[in-house]
Amino acid sequence: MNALTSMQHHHLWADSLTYSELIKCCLARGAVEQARLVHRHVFSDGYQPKTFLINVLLNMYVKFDLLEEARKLFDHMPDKNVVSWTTMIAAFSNANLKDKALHFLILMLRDGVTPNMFTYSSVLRACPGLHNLTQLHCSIIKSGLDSDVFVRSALIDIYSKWGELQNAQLIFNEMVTADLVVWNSIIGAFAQNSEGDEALTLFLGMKRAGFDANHATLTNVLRACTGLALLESGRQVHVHLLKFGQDLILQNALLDMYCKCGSLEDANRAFARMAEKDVISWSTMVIGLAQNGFSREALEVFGKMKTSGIKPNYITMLGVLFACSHAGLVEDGRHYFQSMQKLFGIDPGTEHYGCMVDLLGRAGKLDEAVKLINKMRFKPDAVIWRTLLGACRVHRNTDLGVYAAKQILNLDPNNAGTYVLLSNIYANSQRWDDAEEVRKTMEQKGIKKEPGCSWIEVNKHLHAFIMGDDSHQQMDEIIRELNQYISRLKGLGYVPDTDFILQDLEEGEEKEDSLLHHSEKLAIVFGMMSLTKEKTIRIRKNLRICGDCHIFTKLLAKMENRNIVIRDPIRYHHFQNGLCSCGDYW
DNA sequence: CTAGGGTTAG
Repeated sequence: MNALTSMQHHHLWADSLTYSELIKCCLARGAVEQARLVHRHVFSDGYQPKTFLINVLLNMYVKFDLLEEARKLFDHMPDKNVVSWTTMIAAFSNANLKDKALHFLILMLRDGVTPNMFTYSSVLRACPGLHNLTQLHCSIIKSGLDSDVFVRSALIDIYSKWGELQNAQLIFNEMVTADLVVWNSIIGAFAQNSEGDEALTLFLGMKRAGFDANHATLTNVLRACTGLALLESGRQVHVHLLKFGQDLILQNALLDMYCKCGSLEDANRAFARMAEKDVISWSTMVIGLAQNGFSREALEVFGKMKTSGIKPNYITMLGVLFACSHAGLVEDGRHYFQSMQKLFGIDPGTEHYGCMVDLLGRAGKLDEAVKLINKMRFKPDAVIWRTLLGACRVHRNTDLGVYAAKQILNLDPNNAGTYVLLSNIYANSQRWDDAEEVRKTMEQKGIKKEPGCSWIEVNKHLHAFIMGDDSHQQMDEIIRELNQYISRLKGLGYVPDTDFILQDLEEGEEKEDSLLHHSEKLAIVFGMMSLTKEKTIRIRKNLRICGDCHIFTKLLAKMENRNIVIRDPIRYHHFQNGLCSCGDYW
């Protein structure tokens, strides 16, 4: 900057290149005011800046996050070229101003400027929906720019964000040569859309193609392990993490993997070792502890988070409320809910209300739960009603339950879970005819409950147990073992939950005795056969655990002196010594 | 002078 002043002193004009070098310096140093000074120099009289130089200035303001100033400068540009337009579009995309980004693309086309690969890779990120995406994709193909790796990875990414994995896959498959980022995009696409299997397969393909994983790759791989609850594979990835030191995002993904795989010891250890923790690290631990049934610890971590000066966000508070509702801490929950706006400036959203309905409902305060729903500033959605419905089932409030179920069916008429809960409610109050009616309606509408599935990882291989599918190689042996355990447990006082209509509907079974062979029971027995005694048996399942399996597992864990962890879609059950971390409250 | 990939919930 001294150079600039001295040149001015000698009545010399800097040329474009000098100016752009100066601007680079300002950017590197974060010197906003000096950058503005250069800007004024560029436009002082006698000097006609070329488009190229104004673009450099534009970019500078964008990098300094001064969109307004960039916009002003842009509006006054006499000759806008493709770079000028693209710089603005990229800025809008980054700021998540989707409308503006798209609007500028249209203005650019009207102005007769042809977009290039830079333009497309930027504007794709701002694509607000599938309809626009299809149009964009068509223009890209027409322009021939779809062969550019940047455009491709952007396409893969945005298709995946809209859940269009097939299209993402197609684009990936058409590629002759993919670079690391493109591999990361496609692996991420599957990992982020709960297709962990495919993500891991692609990861192997990437390694076979000769690419070395980087931090983004491993984050995606961890996420795939998280989704599949592959603790052993996740540990393997952990070993490779050392190369990347303290990458915060990667560390956060690691934390989450350990939490979601039900290994809080590992999660706590990793958390303690982190040099830097952000709101996501803390939230991950709060949520992880809460979901695993360690509500008190979750609230303790939340306390430490506040002390450490990290401000909780929307998601943190969901974890806090979840902890309260699953531990029956009604007063704490109320307190956090009421104070989140005042203390942290977070407006409670539908999901927070959902937690509160759950909290009150589980605690049997159904009237208060209804009052809260009526008081919401949102229209109650199906999730809220389903929460209430669940509480009605637990507390055997048939009338309110039926009311809630009707609300859900209005909003979401084909949800199998609702019919199941409704018929369970009727069954609970011995209204068999009504229960049967619900079943018939389901049949007529062709609504089927997904079959119960449980998965267990043994020697880094995933074994699946699916209701009504006995294709597992050792099935005969497993059933034999299971029956032995059942009869031994019966000798110790185990009585299978004979309320089989309830179970029957919950798991989509036909046979009365199939309750005894729910998929998690099979997976647990297989785990006991395959893993040494000191190893924890970890099961992941797609449906919530039923009452009978819960009792069975508690007793089995005690009788065989085993640690068993079952992860259902909502939370975790740690069985040890005849008890479960959920406190029989789920 | 301008562009693509990774973390908490749902």
